[in-house]
Amino acid sequence: MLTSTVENYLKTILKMEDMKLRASTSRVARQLDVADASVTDMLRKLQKAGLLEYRPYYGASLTDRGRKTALMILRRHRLIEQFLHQVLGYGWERVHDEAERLEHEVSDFFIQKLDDLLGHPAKDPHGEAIPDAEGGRAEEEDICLADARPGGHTIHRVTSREPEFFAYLEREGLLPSHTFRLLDRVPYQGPLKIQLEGKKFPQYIGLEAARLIYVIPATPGVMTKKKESRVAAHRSLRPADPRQHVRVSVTRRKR
Amino acid sequence: MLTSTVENYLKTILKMEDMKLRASTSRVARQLDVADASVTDMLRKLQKAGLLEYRPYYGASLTDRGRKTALMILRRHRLIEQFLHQVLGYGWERVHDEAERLEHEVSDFFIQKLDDLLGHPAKDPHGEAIPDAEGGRAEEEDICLADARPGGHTIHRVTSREPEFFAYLEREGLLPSHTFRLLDRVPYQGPLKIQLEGKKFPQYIGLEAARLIYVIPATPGVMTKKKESRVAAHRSLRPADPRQHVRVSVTRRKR
DNA sequence: TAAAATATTTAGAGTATTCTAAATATTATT
DNA sequence: AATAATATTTAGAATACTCTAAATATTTTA
Repeated sequence: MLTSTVENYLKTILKMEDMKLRASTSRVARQLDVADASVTDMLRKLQKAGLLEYRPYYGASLTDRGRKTALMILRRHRLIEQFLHQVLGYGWERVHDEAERLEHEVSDFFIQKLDDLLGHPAKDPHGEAIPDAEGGRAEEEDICLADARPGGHTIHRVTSREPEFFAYLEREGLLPSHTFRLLDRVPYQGPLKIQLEGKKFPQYIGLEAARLIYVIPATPGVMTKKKESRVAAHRSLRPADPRQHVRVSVTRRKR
Repeated sequence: MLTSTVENYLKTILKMEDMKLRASTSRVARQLDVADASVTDMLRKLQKAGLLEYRPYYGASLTDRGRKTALMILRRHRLIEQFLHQVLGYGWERVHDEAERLEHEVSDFFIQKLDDLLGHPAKDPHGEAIPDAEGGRAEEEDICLADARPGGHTIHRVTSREPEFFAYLEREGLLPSHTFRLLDRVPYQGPLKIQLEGKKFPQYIGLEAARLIYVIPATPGVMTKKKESRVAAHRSLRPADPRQHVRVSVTRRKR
């Protein structure tokens, strides 16, 4: 069994590989908020354990075993987030920190039961895909709002974990599954002008915020079945809208 | 925030105080499966932290603060056990080990939400009382089966945490809320002869097993309201009987 | 391409917890 | 009350992780 420290290193490196960033000593150190020297030690140790390849002065890359392990931690994390949101009624801004601790302690049996209870969800409350029990992931086909072209879009995924950012998104109505029209991009790194479905007036979002939001562009006219169902799957992902919350009833059978 | 190691020391000492046993170095060491020397160090440390009083060559006793802390851990433990049993469908023999890890990681917010979800349960799956949020506990009015007198009894609580013992109890039908008649006590530490309600033939239980089972004697004729409700509260505590399991539905509202 | 800036590693040490083995205190036995 | 048995503490060391400061390597800049 791995310590939670080790699990956090693996998760961090997986995230960097997903973002196509080199998992260098300093980047890992910054992310985990530890000293560079600590990372050097740990990477060497994890290489010895066969979880990653480590090249001095370069950084780490996960072995297949390391990646599989990291994906299982990610699965635990996101299933727990979904549970906290759907069953315990956590706001989406609170799920991350709690899951961050629990993911290292729950058993495989627990995760299996949770997965059953939740009906094998595909996404967590932020819209992130939950890896399956074999570590398989549906590849994300969304694009970053910062790179989006004018036209209709549906909010799909939010990559920040900052509660303040969630609060901002809620105030602005920028929640997963919400639909809007990108009207204009102010040049020279200026803000984006968008028109949210159901709102009277257009609004502006800064580029920094847009970088943390991923959207699925509406394909006008031709909408394949696959895309349609993908969007539909996210209908259920409106965090923090009480009407969208899940009803859980714990009832005893009569005897 | 306390480490899980510290929490386990406190929990152990609370259990000993509940059983009116001196929390001596060696007894704590045996319970936690660590060396005596480790306990000496830790007790000194916990005294410095104001969680207990430590007298060399004698042992430890909890301060009010230490007891309150230990009770909160016990509350977390038992609420989690109840959740695992009632919501995730764990058998009662599996709940202990999982709760043992999770109790150190969940937040107060989590426990509050869990308590709401479960409807503020009074007991865990073994029949043990769950302390309230202030650390208050209804004192147990059950007696040890090993000391019981002939007559009618209802099984109330099982203090073992051994999966094999649970399996034995299930085979014998000796589950919380089950009712039986103690017919006879074989002298010289011999077994107890009991007649379970609904069974054709009487059966025998060894004294060692009986020491781990607590019962509420049927008070023939005069049964106060209080006692009645206490027994009724345990009607819901038949672990491992599938018909007794809880139905949980996670359903989305229509939009 | 040499100097400056930056990134990484090495060396040595700290914390929390644990251990074993030896020393000491307490309790039980004669 | 002296001895034996048992319980407890002290001393010194191990593990997993962390740190800071110094040394070294790599990259950037001029």
